[in-house]
Amino acid sequence: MTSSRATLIQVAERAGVSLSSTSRALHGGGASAAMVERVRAAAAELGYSPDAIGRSLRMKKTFQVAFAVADIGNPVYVEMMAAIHQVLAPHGYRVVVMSTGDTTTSTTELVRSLSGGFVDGMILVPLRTDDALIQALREQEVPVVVVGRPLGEHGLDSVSTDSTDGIARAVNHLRELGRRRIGFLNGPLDTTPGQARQRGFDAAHQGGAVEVAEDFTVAAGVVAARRLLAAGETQGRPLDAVVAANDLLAIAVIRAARERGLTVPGDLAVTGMDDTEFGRVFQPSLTSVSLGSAERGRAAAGIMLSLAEGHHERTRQIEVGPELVVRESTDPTALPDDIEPLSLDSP
Amino acid sequence: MTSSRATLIQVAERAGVSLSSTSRALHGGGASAAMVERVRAAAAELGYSPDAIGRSLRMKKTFQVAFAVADIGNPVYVEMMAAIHQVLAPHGYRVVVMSTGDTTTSTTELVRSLSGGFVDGMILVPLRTDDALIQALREQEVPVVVVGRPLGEHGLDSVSTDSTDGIARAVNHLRELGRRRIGFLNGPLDTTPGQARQRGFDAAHQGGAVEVAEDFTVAAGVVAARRLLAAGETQGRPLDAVVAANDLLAIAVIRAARERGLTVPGDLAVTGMDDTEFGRVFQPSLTSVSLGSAERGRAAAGIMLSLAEGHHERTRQIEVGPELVVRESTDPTALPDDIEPLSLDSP
DNA sequence: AGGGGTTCTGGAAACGTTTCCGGGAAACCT
DNA sequence: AGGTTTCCCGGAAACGTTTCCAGAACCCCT
Repeated sequence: MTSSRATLIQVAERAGVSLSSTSRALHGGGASAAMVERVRAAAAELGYSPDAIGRSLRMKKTFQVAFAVADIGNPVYVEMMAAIHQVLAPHGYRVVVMSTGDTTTSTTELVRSLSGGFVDGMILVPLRTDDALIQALREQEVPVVVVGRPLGEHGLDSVSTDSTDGIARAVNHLRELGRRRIGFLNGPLDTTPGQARQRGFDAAHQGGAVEVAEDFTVAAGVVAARRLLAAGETQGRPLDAVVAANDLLAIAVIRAARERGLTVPGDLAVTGMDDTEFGRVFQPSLTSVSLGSAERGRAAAGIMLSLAEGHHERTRQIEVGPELVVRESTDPTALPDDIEPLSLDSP
Repeated sequence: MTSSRATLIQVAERAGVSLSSTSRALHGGGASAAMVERVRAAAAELGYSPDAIGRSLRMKKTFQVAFAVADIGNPVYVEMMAAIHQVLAPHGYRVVVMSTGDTTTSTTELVRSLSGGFVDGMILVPLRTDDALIQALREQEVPVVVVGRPLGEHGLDSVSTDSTDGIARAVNHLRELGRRRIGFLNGPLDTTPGQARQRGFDAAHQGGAVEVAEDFTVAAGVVAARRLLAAGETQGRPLDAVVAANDLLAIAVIRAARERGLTVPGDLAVTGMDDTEFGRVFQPSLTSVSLGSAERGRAAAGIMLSLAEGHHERTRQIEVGPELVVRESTDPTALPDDIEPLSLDSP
């Protein structure tokens, strides 16, 4: 009975009709009502369900899309993945998660592995890009949408955001609040986001105090934040605001501020970036520049979808604008009302 | 050149040998050194990479494992998925993420869809279970590992944890600290975790004040936490500790406590559950009962792996013990030193 | 009534791979 | 030197599906 799955051939035999007619009857091609009825009945009796592999082999289509990222645990990527899944699933596509690894060579390797044909396309978020990677992407025959840097000039579909501009928005927001001695806590400068954000701060607030954390983490951030705050103070010009390159770094700044007895946002206003769940839940809730992770995910998925359906148009390059979300860490009157429902935890 | 991917047949032609020899030469079967050399060269020239679909069809093996969960955005599940991926990827398995939906019927439907054969097995985290679901799981021919309730009695492989005992540990910890008026903030009682945790508190601390939040979220938690704290106070016996069913609810309690001017952990000690990144990063960092999400993920992946390799032994039922992690929210001397490196965010 | 068109059906090929099987050559042993 | 084992290779089948092609039946119209 449930010994081994029923195949289409068995359904055909059971219904007493040919294999081709059976396929048509089930798949909707030209078939008489009587035929459809017979085949349906036979299929139901045998508990038939079509084999995805057989179908894929014939149709050259897997109905799978890869989502590749350096670290699947990162909240920003998680949000993106959820959005991608939400777009793709209703269209019958499955999402395969993959890891790019840390280096550009391992990423390149991953891209090359797409030739295996286990997937109809891939949404890639590379930490860094180099020529070899771009080259590999170009000569790939399975479509890839790159999230990160705009790569239209290389003929690649891409979805990006302008974090440089995002930092500028944070600075302007603090200026409007009357803050003048604004510091900047950045992450490593050899990363794409680190570089972009540094440019943003340099352009928006020349001569401000700057510190660089060894990593985009709270732990590394606290160390650097202490230096940043101390430096301003010893110069007799204590900072009254800090722009952090990241929500986690912003949290680090707040921790360091508390150590020094500073109130947030009273003595020190702090902004983060990425608008993560962390920031929303933290106390004080974080003013943060949203880079639209979910929206970028949706955009990438949308492109992927049309690519997977075979609509190879001109290369598409979408940019979603950053958006400032004001909360308690800069505005004491802000209400913590936008805490998202973060659903159940595991049984 | 890059027109269409080279097939094994083309490699065979190029090398001037038969198809079967080509396969053997590449896959390691009995083949002479000379043969291997010729085929390798031909394959390299043509840039051949084997087609995963063709291979799957023949070998009846997809090298894919599904991970199904109600909400992919949930940090607990994310941690689990990361662990699963980490175990499976080195063995050549890909991870497909799927959504169970909210209801047990949609979950059952998902399980049935496994008959499609697009995956070698599935790791399932059902929100709730009912007879139909268990029935569907039993008559599935593709192996499923259930994370949640122990289901060994039904002949199903499962990985579980004892959150009832976990709550008891939190209560005992607070007792040891000298706290006596301990309240409990739970989530919805019609969920598996809600029920288990309620049992845990009832058993460990009879007669304690209890409130139920409408959801396992900070927003819902704050509302319920206010009631909980107010109730104790009006009775002239203000609480000196609260056990929360969740890290998010614990954060809610801390918020509510601050509103009332209470210090944490001075006036009120608070414990959470799940040991999430949120709790580690929050200030004060959260004492929390770890339910070993990562470890459960690893265990489930391990079982899955042996199942996928065909080792169908007796049904396996693993239980990972809860573990209390003490941090600032109950112990003011605890150092926030265990903040995990949470890596980069997106460019 | 016969020709042209439409509708439905069955046979067969194709997708790309692995593996069973048989044959031939070489090596080994007595 | 003859028989037996070992080793290596090519032919062919199989996995489960979709789709092309051709033929049969039927209807409609003149």
